[in-house]
Amino acid sequence: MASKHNEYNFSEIEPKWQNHWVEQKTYQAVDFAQQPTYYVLDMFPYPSGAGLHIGHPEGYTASDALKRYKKACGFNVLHPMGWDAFGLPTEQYAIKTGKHPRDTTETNVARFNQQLTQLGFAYDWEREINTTDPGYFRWTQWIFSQLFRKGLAYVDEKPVWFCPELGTVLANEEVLNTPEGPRSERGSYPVERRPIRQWVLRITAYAERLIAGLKELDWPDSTKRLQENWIGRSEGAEITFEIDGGKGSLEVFTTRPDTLYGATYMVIAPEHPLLESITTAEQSEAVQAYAEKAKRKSDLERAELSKEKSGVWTGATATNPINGKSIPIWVADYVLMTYGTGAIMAVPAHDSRDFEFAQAFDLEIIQVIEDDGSAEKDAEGLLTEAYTGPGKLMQSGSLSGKDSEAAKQAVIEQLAPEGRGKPEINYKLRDWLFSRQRYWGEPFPVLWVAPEDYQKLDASLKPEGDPVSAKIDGVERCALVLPETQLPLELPEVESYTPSPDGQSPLAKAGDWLQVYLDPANGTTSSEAHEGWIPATRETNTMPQWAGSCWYYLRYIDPKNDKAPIDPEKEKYWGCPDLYIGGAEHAVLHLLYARFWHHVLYDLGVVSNPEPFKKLFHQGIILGEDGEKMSKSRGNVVNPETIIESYGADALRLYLMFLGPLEASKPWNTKGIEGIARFLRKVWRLVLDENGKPRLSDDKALDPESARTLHATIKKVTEDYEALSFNTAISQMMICVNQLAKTDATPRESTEIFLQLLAPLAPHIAEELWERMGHTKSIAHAGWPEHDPAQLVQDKVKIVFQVNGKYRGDADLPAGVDQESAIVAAKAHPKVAAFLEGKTLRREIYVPGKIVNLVAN
RNA sequence: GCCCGGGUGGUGGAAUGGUAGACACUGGGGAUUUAAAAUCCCUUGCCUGAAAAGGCGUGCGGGUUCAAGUCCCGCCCCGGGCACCA
Repeated sequence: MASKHNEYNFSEIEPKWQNHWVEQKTYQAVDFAQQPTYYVLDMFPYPSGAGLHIGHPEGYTASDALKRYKKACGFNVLHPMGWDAFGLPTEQYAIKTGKHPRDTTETNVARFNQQLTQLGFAYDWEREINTTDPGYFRWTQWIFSQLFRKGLAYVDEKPVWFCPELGTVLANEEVLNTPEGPRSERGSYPVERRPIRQWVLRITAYAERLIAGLKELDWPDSTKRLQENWIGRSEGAEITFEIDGGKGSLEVFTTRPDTLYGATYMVIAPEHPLLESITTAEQSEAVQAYAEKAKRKSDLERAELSKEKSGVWTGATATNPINGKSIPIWVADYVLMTYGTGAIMAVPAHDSRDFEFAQAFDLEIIQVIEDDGSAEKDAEGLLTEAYTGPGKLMQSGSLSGKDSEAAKQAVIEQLAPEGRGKPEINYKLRDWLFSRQRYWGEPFPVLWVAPEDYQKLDASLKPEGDPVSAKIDGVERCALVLPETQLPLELPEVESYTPSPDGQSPLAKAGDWLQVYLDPANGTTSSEAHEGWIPATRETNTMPQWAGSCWYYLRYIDPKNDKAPIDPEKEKYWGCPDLYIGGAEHAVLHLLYARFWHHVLYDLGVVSNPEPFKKLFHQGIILGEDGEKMSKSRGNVVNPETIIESYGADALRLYLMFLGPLEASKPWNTKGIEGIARFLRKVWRLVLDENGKPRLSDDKALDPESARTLHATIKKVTEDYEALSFNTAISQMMICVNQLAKTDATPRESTEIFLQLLAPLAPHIAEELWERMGHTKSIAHAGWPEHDPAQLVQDKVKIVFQVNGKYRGDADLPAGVDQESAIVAAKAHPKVAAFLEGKTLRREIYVPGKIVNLVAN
C-alpha cells in the first residue's frame, strides 16, 4: 500500500505498536495496586486448527476497547486470555494422524496467539492459562475432589447417547434433533442410546440457589429467563394413591392438586419399577409389548409422535384419596420416568395432554373447575378441549365453590394428616452427566478399590455420606479420590486415541497407568506393591470440556499458584469479573455449570461471593454477506486475516463495531469497510500535513462550532463506551472529524483529545499519531478527557414549529426563550401563518428549547 | 404449543413521547488528474409537480396523546430457545 512516510501505512505501524505493548507491558495487571480494579473477561476460545473466525474479534474488540478505555480512566485493569484446549476436534485429529493432542494444541495455540496479537488485542499474557496444562488441571481435579467429598459426585449406569462414528458418549446438548433422527452436534453422525457407567454431578442440589442467585445479576433478561426455564422449578404436591388389591401405593407429582376430584385415571411411565408388579395377568402381554416398544424409542421419537398418544391399560386400579373413587392405571410413554415420580394422576378436563389421551382411549372426563364460558364446548355442554385456567371448583365435594388457588392448599391440608399428600417442588433440571469416554480431557483423580479394602481408607479420601460404588468389569468396587499431594494426575501416553468399540475410554488400555497400589492412610500411590498397601484401579473416563471452563476466570487472578487454585487475598482484591462478554450460545450450559461450581467453591470458602459473573453481555453473530450464518459449505466465510491485509487491524476493529449494536446479529458487508478506511485516512490527514508534520494551529481555541462538536463528542463517546454502544460512538467520532477537517489547522489540545477518544477502538493509529505529535509515552497513560458542559451551551436554539403536530418551519431563537416569545415567533413564521389562516387556535404547546405545536381547526 | 428477541430507505443502521432516516455503504452528477488511485463538492425514502410546494411513509389493524418508530390492545411475518417436565 502507501509507502511515503506521510501517508497512513497501517501494515507498518500496527506491528510496531503491538510489539510496544508487549515489551512495555502496557496492559499488565498489577496485584494489589492502590487503584480501583476492573476485570473484563472474554469467553476463552477453543484453539481449533482452523484459526480465528470473524466471530472471535467481534467480542474481543469490544473487550479490548473497554479495557483500554477503563485503563485510561485510571482503573487497574485485568484483561487476560487463555485456551479452552481440551476437546474433541483435537482428539479426532489425533485419531486420524496419530499426532499427540498436546502437540496439535501447542501449534494451534501459537497460531491463535499470533492472530489475536495481529488484531491489536493487548492482553496480559503473563496470566495466560491453558486448561490442558497440568498446573491448571490439577486444580480442576482438585475441585472435582471437593465435589466428590461433599457427596456431589456419584456414579450411575445411564442410558446415554453413544456415537459409534466418534466412538464416544455425548451429552444431551451435544445431540441434535434432525430429520434423519438424532445426530451428533459435531460431524452430524448418527447416535444411539447405550447404558454406560457415568460420573454424574449433583447440580440439582443447587437448583434452588441457582434460581435465587439470578435475581441480583446484571444479565440480559432473556438469558436469565432461559436459565430459569432450564432449571424449571414447579411447585405442587406429591399425592399417594393406594393401588387396589393390596399391591402397594403409587406416588404422583402434580401442580394442580385442586383438580384432584377430576382425576379419572392414572398413568405410569413404561420404565416405572412398579409396572410389572401391578399389571394383571390378562394385560401382561400387551403391557410388556408396549413397554418394550417404548424402550426402543428415543426421547426424540417419543416427542415427535406427540400428536398421537399411545398407551395400554395395566389392568390395575387405584383409589383416589380424596373421594375413594377407583380409577384405572394406564402405562403410556407421554409420562417420563425422569421427571417427578414417573407417574401422574390424569385430569383430562384440565390438562391438555390428559385430555388428548382420554379422548383417544375413551376415558372419563370430569370438569371440576368452572371455566366461566371461556372453554370450548360441544352442543351437549361438554368440554372439547382442556380448560387449564383458574376458576371456582365444581363437582368437588366440600371444596366446591372454592377458588382453585386456595383449593390447592386445602387439598394438601386435607390429605396431609393421613400421609397421603404433601407440598413438593420439582425441577426440570437433571443432574449433570460429567464423564466422557475420551482421551483428551482431564483424568478423574479417582481410584477404585475392593469394598473390603475401602474400609481401611482414611476418611479424607471418602465422600460424606454413602460410599460411591459401581461394578467395574463385573466386580463391585468403591471409589476414592486422590489426595491433593497426588495431583495433578496426568494423562498416560497411549498407543491409540481411539475408544474401544464398546464405548470404553482409550485410557482403559493404558495398562501401567491403570493399576496402582495405594497407601490407605494417606492415599499415596505407587506402581510397586508395599506392605499394607492395597491394589486399586484408576478411573478411565475423562472430564467433559465444560470442566476446565467452569473456573478459568478465577485462575487468571492467580495463574501460577501451586498451593491453591487461587490466593484468597488476590481473590478479594480482584473479585469476580466486572464484565463477561461472550456468545449467547453459552447462555445455559457453560454459564449454569460455572455458576454451580462457583456456588460450591463459595461454600468451601474458596471465593468470597456466591455468583461469579455480575454483569454479562452477549455479542451478536456476524452473518455472511448473504445474511446467512457463515459456513464453509455456504462459501460465505470472511477471514479476518485477509481484511487485515487490505485494510489493517484498526479498520477491521472499527468496522466490526460500526456494523451495528454489539448485541445484534448483523451481516458482514465487505464494501462497507471502505467508509471506515476513509475515516482513518481522514484522521491521519487531520493530524498530519502532507509533509508528515503535525497540522497544528497557533490558536489556543477552536472556533465555537468545532468546540461544541468536540465536547459533544467527548460526552457521547464516553457514555457510549460505558454502554458498549460502539457503533454510535464511531458515528460521533466521524461527525467530529468531518467538523474539524473543515479548518486549516487544529489546536494541539483538540487533536490530542480526539486521539484519546479514538485510541480504545483504533489503538495503533492513535498511538502512532500521538507519538508523531511529540509524545514519548504511550497514549494509554494519557488519561481520559472530560467534556466541558459550558462548551455545549448554545446561545441560540432551533425551535421547531408545528401546526396540528406537523412540521411547518423552524427558527433559531435565543436559548431559554420563554413560551410567549416562542409562540409569537411561531405565529410570525410565514408558513405557520399560512396553515393557521382561517382556523381557530385551540391550543398552544411549547416544549422548552424544542418545539411549538399550535393546534387549530 | 410455550418463552424470548426482532420487523425503519436500494443496504447496514440512528432516533430521553417532540423535524423519522444521524453516521456510513451503494447509486447518480460534478471538480481535480494526461489517466487512474486518493481527495473534495452536490445528490440519493416514496408519490404528485416544470418549480415552489404539498401529500404519504417505521410489518398490519385499532387505541391513548397537542404529538407515537417509541406507550397500550389485537394480529401477521422472521430469528433464537424449550418442547408430552404433569
